[in-house]
Amino acid sequence: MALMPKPADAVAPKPGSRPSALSDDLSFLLARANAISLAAGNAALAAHGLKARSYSVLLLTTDEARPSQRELAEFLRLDPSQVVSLVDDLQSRGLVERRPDPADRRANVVVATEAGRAVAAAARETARRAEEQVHGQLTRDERQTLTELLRVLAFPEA
Amino acid sequence: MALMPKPADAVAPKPGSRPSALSDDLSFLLARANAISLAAGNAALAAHGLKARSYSVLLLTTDEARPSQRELAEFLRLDPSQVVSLVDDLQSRGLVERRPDPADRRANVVVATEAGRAVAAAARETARRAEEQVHGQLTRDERQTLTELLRVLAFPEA
DNA sequence: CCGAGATCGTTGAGATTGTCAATCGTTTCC
DNA sequence: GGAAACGATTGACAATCTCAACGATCTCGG
Repeated sequence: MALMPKPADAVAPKPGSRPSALSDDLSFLLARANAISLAAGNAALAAHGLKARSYSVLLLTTDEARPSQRELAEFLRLDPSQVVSLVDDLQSRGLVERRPDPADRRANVVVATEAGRAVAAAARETARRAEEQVHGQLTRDERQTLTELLRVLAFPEA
Repeated sequence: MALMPKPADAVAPKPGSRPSALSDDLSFLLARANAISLAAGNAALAAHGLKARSYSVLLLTTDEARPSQRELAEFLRLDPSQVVSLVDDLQSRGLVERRPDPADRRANVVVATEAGRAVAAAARETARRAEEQVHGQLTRDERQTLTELLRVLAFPEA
């Protein structure tokens, strides 16, 4: 039925071990690994009143680069309207400020306050520990390799 | 402020190149790569009236393993109630059947119909081509390495 | 200079998805 | 035999995604 069901058929499918249909599919593994990582991250960051999303925004606003909301949206692959909500929330908690971009009066530059920077630093530590838990099965070298390979997928050049 | 801002500070941060705060964070790269992959997959599968989710379910029901809904939920990391919706949808289109599990009358075994198997095969080809697009920057070896590393994260043993 | 078209942030609506509690029939296990 | 656990389902609610529209600004050709 399927034109080329599986080139490597000689490996013996090991019937009944695991639903093999997807378990070598890169997209699926990406989705499942991300789901696990995201759940762990959200659980850990809840201690700081953050989720993965708001943490990402907060962390980016501590960056030198002074991102605009549009840049945040693009980098995080979010709709601009979602960035509005995220920044609204962080701003209402005094962690972040909207500053008019002197070079473009349409744009807002989002920058972390002193309090925001403190929360970001603490959350960063928490996140680091949570990741250690999730990625602990990998050696340092493997993690490095994985990071580089994922960067290619996450930021395609061409 | 941050206790250990960055061990590797000698690499020169390249100011202004890219919002560097997250771009070496494994969880973030995972999320972004997945978002891209998912978007491409959904777009491609739309030609078959499927999304990544329903495609995954359909494909698993073509497997020898005859998964129950509970097993589908666990494998795909979904709430059991979401599996109900997904199977409802596929069943209403005649692609999938619910069969009582002879070994456990509480459970349903979900199995693809002949039509479902045909759609799955076609969709699989489409998905393969879409992935080629997304992962095309990687060599075959790199893809293999990435798959193995992701499998460790996606299916933690301990 | 000016005006058409594009861009940035914002609002709001509607669809999709995620999360959770409650229930029914069944199974497990003491 | 009966209590507790489990699989599927339903329903309600929150969170997220996706789009269209709009005002204020910028860009750029004429």
